[in-house]
Amino acid sequence: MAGERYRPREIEPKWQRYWASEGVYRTQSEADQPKYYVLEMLPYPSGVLHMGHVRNYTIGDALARYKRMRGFRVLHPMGWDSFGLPAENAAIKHGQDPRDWTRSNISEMKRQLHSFGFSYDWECEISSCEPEYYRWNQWFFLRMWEKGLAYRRKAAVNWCPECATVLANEQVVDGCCWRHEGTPVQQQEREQWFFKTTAYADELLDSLEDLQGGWPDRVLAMQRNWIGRSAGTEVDFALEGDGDLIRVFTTRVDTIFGATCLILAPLHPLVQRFGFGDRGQEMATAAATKSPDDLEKEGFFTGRFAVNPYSGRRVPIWVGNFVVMGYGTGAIMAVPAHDQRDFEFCRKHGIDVVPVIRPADGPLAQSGSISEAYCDYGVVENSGKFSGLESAAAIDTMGALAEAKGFGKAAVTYRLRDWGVSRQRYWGTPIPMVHCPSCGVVPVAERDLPVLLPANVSLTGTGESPLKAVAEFVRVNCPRCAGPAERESDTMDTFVDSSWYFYRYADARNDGAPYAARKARAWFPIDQYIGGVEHAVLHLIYCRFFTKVMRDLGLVEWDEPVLRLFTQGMVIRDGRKMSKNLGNVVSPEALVEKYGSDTARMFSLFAAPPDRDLDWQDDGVEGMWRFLSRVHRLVRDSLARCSGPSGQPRCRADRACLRKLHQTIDHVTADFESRWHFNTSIASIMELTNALRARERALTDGVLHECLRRLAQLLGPFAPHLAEELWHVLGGHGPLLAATWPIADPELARENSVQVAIQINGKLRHRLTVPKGLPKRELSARARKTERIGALLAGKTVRRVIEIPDRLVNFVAN
RNA sequence: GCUGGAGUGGCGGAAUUGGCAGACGCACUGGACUCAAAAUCCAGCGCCCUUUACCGGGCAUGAGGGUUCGACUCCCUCCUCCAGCACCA
Repeated sequence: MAGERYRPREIEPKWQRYWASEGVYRTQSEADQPKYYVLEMLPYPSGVLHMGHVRNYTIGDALARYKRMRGFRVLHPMGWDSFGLPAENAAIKHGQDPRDWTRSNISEMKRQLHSFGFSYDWECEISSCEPEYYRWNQWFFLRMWEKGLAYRRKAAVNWCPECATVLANEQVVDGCCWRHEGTPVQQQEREQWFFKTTAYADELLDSLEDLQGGWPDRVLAMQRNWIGRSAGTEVDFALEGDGDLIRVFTTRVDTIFGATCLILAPLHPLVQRFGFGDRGQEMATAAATKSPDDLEKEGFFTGRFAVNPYSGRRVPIWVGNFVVMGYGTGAIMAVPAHDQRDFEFCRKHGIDVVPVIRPADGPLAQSGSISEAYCDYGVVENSGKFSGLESAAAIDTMGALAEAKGFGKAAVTYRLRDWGVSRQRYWGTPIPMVHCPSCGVVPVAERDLPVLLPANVSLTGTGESPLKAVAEFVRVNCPRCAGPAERESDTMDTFVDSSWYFYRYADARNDGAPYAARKARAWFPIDQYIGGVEHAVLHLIYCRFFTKVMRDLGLVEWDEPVLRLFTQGMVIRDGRKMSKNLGNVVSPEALVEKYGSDTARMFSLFAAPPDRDLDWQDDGVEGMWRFLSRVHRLVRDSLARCSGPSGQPRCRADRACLRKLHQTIDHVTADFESRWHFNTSIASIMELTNALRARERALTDGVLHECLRRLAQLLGPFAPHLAEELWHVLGGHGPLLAATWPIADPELARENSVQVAIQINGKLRHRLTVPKGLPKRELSARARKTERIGALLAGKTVRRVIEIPDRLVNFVAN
C-alpha cells in the first residue's frame, strides 16, 4: 500500500470478494455463544436503493458487526417484500410481467446492497412473492380459519367509476382516485376476508407495557392511540312504533337525561329502512371527501322517534354526517349541553339544549344562555333519582341499573378494527378458499398448498380481481364434495407477508413447515429490530398480532416477537424529506461511485444521532471522504517509517496516545451498549486520529502500531472496507470480524492531571491544572494561592466554598 | 383538539448523574507549499465592549419566571416547529 492513495473503488470490491470467499457472514447455528438477532425491516424491491435504506441498514450493520466482534453468534438476514401494487402498476404501464419486473428489481437492489458490503447472510434470503414463501401465508390463513380468526363479511371497498376498478387505500388521495383527480371514490359493499385483530385488542394494548423501555415512546403512544380503547356504556333506546331497539355507545351515560335526540350514521342500516338510503349514501360520500375541519354539521330528521329508557323521554331520530358507522354502534345520543359537537348540531337544527351537569362549585347553566357545551365531569342534576351524584359515580350506578333492567351494560369500544386482508388485486398471495354452491365456503386442503398464482394474467381493469377472469384458476372442484366450485379470487394484503417473515429467516429453506420450532427457539425473540417510524402502527401491530395468534396455535412460546425496536429518523435535504417527487434525492449508487460506500456509511452515521432526522449535506460527505483519506494516509505514512509492533511505551507522547486510545475504545463501546449515538463515536475516533497524527513522529514503534491496529478495529463497524484493508496492512490475521473487540484499560485511560474551573460567585475566573483526584481542601487552597484569584478575593469575605474534585471550585463571596 | 418529539454559533451537531456551553465536522478567513491551481499542511473562527497588542469584561442554549453556590440539564407558565391520530361519541 506504500505510496498509494485511498482508492475505495479498488479496496471495497476486493474485500467484498474476500468476505464472500471466507464466508464470514454465515450464521453460526450450533456455536456455544450467546445469540443476537438483529433485523432490519425488509425492503420493497422498487429496484432503487435510496438513502433511507442506506441509513437503516448502516445502523443495523454496525450493530451486527459489533456484536460479532463481541463474540455473539449473530443472525443478520435480508429479504424482499416483493408482492404489492407497484409491480402491478408497472405491468399496466409498461406491459411487463410483474414477476419479471420484481425479480429483476431484486437482483438490481441486491447488487446495490452488495456494493455497501452489508454483513447479511444471504443463505437466509427470502422473497415473499415466491411460492416457497407465500404457501405459508396460505397455511397460516387456514389455521386462522380453523380457529375462527379468519372470517368473511361485507365491507366497503373503494371504487373508482372512471377506472371501473377497486382501489387500494393508498390509491385514494383526498377522497379521490389517484389517477383521476376530482373523481370521488365511491364506497361499495363487497364480501371480504378479515382477520380478527379485535379479539386481541386488549392483549395488544396491555402488553405494550412489557415493551416499555425497549420500544420508543412515540411508537407505544401511536399504538395505544391506534387501538383506542374507550370504556363506556351501551344503551338501547326503543324505536317508537315497533319494538325495535337502537343501540348507542356513550362514555358519558351520566348526561343521558340531557339527550335531546338520537343521531344515526348516514350508513346506519336503519337509515335505509326508514327510506333514506340514497340520501345517506350521498351524505357519507360527501363527508368522506372533506376534512373534519371544514365539514359543516349537516343532518336531517327521519320523522321517527325513540324512547330514552332512563327518563322515558321521547326523542327525535336524526341522521348526521359527523357520526361514523365504523365506530361504536354507528348511532349516538346527542347531549348538546355537554358535548361540543352535539351542541353545534342541535343549535343549527333547532333541537333542545338541556343542561344536566353542573360544575362541582357552580350552578347549573340556564338552557337559553349556553354558548358552548360544558364537557367536564361535575354533579348530575335534573336526572331523577340520579340527581346529586358525581359524574363518575353516576356512570357506575347508571350502568349497573341498565344491566339489571336489561336495556344496556358497561361496554368497551376500540378504534382498532378487524384487519381487512382481501385485496382485489393480482400481485399477492391467493387466498386458499373455495366457494361451493352446495357446501358454501370451503378451505383448500393443506396438501394442495400452495395455491399458485397463475402467470400471464391480463391486468387491464374489468372491475373485478384480475384473477376472476382466469378460468383455469377459478374453476375448481370443491375440496369437500368434489362438485364444480369457484376459487376465491381475492389475494391477501401484503402486510400479511411481512407479519411473520422474520420467523422464516430462521429456517428459510424448510419445505415442510413455515419453520422448525427448534430453529425459531434458537433465535427468538428478535433482539433488535430497526426500521422507519412509518411502520409504527400497521406493520408493527400486525406482526405482534400474528405472534400472539401463533402462540395460541402452539407455534411459538412467547408473546412478543420484538424485544427492542429502534426507529431511525428520516433523511432530509434542503429542509424536506428526500424524495423523488421533490427532486432532492442523493443516489447511493453515485456516492459509492464517487467516494465509496464507507464514506456514505460514515457520513450517514456522523451527521446526526440515528433516531433523529438527518440533514443531508454534500459538503459534509466531502469532509468524511477527507477524514477516511487522512486515516489511510496516516497508516501508510506510519508504516513507511515504523519498524513493526515492537517497543514498549517510553515517552510522554506514547502515554498520551495510549490514553486517548483507551478513552476512545471506552467511548465507542459505551455508545454501542447504550445510546447508539454513533455520531459521537465517530467524533471520538476522529479525535484519536488527530492525536495520532499530531504525535506520530514522536511515538515508539510498538505504541504507534498498537494504536493503528486498534483504530482499524474501532472503524470496523462503521467503515468495514477501509478497516479491513488497514487491519491486513498492519499484519492482522484473518478477517477483522473474527478479531475480538478491544477492551478499554481504565488504568491506561486515566488522566493524571485535570483542568479545574475556578469560579467566584458562579462566574468563571480562572483555570487551574492539578493532579487528578486532588482532595477538596487542597483544591481551594491552591486556587487561593494563585495571583489572580488572590487578587480577586482580596477584601472580600468568603462565605462558602463549593469544591467538586476534578471539576471546579466556586467561592461564594461578598 | 389529543398524543409524541424537537428548539444550542453561519450550518450539522457535542455537553452520560445539575459543575468550564459550543467536542467533532462543515462553511468561512489568513498563512505555508506551488510558476499557478487543485490537493495537502498550519493557524484563527459565538455575539458585544475594551485594547496598538497582550490582558480583561459583559451577554448568550425559543420567551418569561422559579429552585440552587451553580441550570442547555430540574420545576411552573407561554411561544414556535415537526410527526402521528382525529367530528371516536
